[in-house]
Amino acid sequence: MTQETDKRRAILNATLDLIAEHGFHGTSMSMIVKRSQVSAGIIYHYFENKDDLIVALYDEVKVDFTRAMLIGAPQTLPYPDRLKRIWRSAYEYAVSHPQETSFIEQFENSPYLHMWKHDESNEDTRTLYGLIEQDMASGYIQRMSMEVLYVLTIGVAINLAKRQIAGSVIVDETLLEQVAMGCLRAVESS
Amino acid sequence: MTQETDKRRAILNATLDLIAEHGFHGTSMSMIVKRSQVSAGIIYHYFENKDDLIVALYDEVKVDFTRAMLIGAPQTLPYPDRLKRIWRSAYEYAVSHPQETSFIEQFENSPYLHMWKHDESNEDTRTLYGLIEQDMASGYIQRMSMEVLYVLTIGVAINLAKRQIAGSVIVDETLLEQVAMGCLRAVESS
Amino acid sequence: MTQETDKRRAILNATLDLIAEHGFHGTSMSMIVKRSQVSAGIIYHYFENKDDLIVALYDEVKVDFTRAMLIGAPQTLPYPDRLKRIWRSAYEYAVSHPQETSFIEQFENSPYLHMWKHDESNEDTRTLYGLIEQDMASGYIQRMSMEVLYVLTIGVAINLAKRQIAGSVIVDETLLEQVAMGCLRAVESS
Amino acid sequence: MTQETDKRRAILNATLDLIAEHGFHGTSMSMIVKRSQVSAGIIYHYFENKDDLIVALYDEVKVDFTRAMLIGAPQTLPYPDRLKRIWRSAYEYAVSHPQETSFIEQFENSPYLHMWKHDESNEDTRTLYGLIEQDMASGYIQRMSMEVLYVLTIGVAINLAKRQIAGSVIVDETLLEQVAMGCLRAVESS
DNA sequence: TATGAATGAGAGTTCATTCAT
DNA sequence: GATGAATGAACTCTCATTCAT
Repeated sequence: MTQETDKRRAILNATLDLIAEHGFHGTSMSMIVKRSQVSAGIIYHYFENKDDLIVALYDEVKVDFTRAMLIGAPQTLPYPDRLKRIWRSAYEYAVSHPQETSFIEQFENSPYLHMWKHDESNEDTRTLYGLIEQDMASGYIQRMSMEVLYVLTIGVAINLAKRQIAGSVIVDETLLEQVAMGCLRAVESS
Repeated sequence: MTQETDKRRAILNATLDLIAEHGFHGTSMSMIVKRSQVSAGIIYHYFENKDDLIVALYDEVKVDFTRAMLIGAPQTLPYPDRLKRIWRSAYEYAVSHPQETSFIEQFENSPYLHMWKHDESNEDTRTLYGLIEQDMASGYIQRMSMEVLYVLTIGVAINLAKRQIAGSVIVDETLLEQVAMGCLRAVESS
Repeated sequence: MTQETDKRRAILNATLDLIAEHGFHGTSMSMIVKRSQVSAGIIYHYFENKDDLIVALYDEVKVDFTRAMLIGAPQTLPYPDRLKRIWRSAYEYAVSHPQETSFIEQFENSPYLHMWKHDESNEDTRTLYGLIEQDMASGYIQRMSMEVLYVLTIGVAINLAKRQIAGSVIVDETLLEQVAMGCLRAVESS
Repeated sequence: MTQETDKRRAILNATLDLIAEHGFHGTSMSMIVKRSQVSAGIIYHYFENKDDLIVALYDEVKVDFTRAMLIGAPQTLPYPDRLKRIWRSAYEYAVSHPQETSFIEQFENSPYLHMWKHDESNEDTRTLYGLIEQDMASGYIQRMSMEVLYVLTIGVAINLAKRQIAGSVIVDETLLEQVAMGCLRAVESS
């Protein structure tokens, strides 16, 4: 288990800020050094190299995001409130963590993605999958792979949040309800 | 109007290939020079600098993509075949143009996006918008902004195509039909 | 004899302007092309290369400057009015031709100077030298080489003009008279 | 206060040599790297960029030159020996430091000059000014601004030295005395 | 004469990374 | 653990010059 120190934390935070703002190709190690107030050398104590740092950051952010989708105890709710709560939590996280959202999207659309190994053992992920599978088994949701379902629901929530952050769409409660319901209808058994 | 020359074309093609493969921060001007078989200097005859080259490429690819969504004469079809055809065309384009798709996604999730000025005057865009607005006016599609509708339909198609290209999802005709129908249901008036 | 054409003139003028403003190392051929409104290729029709262009320009400016020192017919004046008039003409030229002055000074303090071959045959130069030598022979001016005398008189005039142009010295008629008289005393037989 | 290290020193020395020999526009960073035996990157640790390096070098050389004019304790001498000693020191410095002289002259006739901020706090400068002002107050030297006086005396010394270095004038003790006396007469009250 | 697209070496500068302290 | 001076390859971009038209 990677141990958490102040410096390691400062490095990761600085990297997140900078990549969200300037993108991968606009974020240099020296910028990270300046922003995180650590020495150039110490980064290589905590991370093998720049790629390793970025992948480690993604690992962390992904875990955060998955945890966020379980906020509000969807386990305790019946369908369709359960899926709706997960959807809203994903949206809320994305909107309230614009840097994490920007970083995730950049990462997943870049060649860095190939360097990343999915951590199957994450408990939150397994919980989340379990909930969905339950609702599929119960016939509420159409049978489809988890990834396709993700595209039709969470993918839409994140995409909407990105545009809200960018200011190209203004999202109020009515619109949010409208889109969430649209996503539900998209995956529900008819 | 930017005039088209062989060299300009070669530069844009090489840039597209390389960014699709190595990302922005892994694509250097010297790589573009090597791939496109032009001299280093000539790039700066056609483009102001690297950023300008990338934005010009995006401009072009966007136009292409918009045109692709009008393939199959959706104007001639009634609802819902019309929207479905557009959706399928977007998906087909994305799947059959993996480099363009990768580039678009990288661009739109990077700080480059802010350098880009939307070309309002594109005729295909206006045609496309017109068709959708018609179906909204007729009551087939729920009232919502064009961008939200895009997220719920085309955004999903592209996201699906990305995963098909990456190999993380296998898309057959049945699945395609299922997802397309899901998207339609998401935006249809109930 | 180099023949004078509009384009040749435009090139020389542009070069003078640009070097006066940006110095040698800040003046590129492409800047000269832009400023003079000629094509890149034509410069190499009139001049062998950049060095040749610069030396040709110096040649020209030097001739101009020498001619300027004969303005006001010093030949017709007795000593000391004669030397004084030459001195004032040199000063006036320098002040009213700041670009030429800047260019001359840059050229003469740069390695370009070694590429330059003094044109002995210039008639104005010979006239000027003749006048000075006459006043030396008459015992008005101390015996010294033409170059040393230049340093003590014209050199001072130009140096003063440079500072007047730069704004670090404000020169009025009184000061001008004072300095001119100083220079005369410096070279006069006591 | 800028701290002095071996590498910083080596860079400045190499730059001085090269600019004296090849001029600004003939001196590249890679030449400086080669001559100073440092790595390319380290220059940018000590100096912001090429311009900053050149201005820093000028700062240094100017201080040196000013100090040199105080050699031989002119403070202890009466007029006119005092001014004469300063004049000779300026000349001696220029002749024995041809690279510094060449660099100063190039710098002061180039656009770099505008990037330079005069350091008013230099003690030697103030000492020197004090001596001159004293002799003006005593009525030995005509009232004029320091800059005009500089042109009529030190400016001439440097100009003479430049020509001596270039070989276009041969300076012996007699000539030196003659020119120095000329400069004194130029500024003395009559 | 005249053009300006094309060249490719070389410019100034930044980069990720190392290592003596 | 921690520093930051040092490296030198690689970066983006400009340069003087050429040549087919």
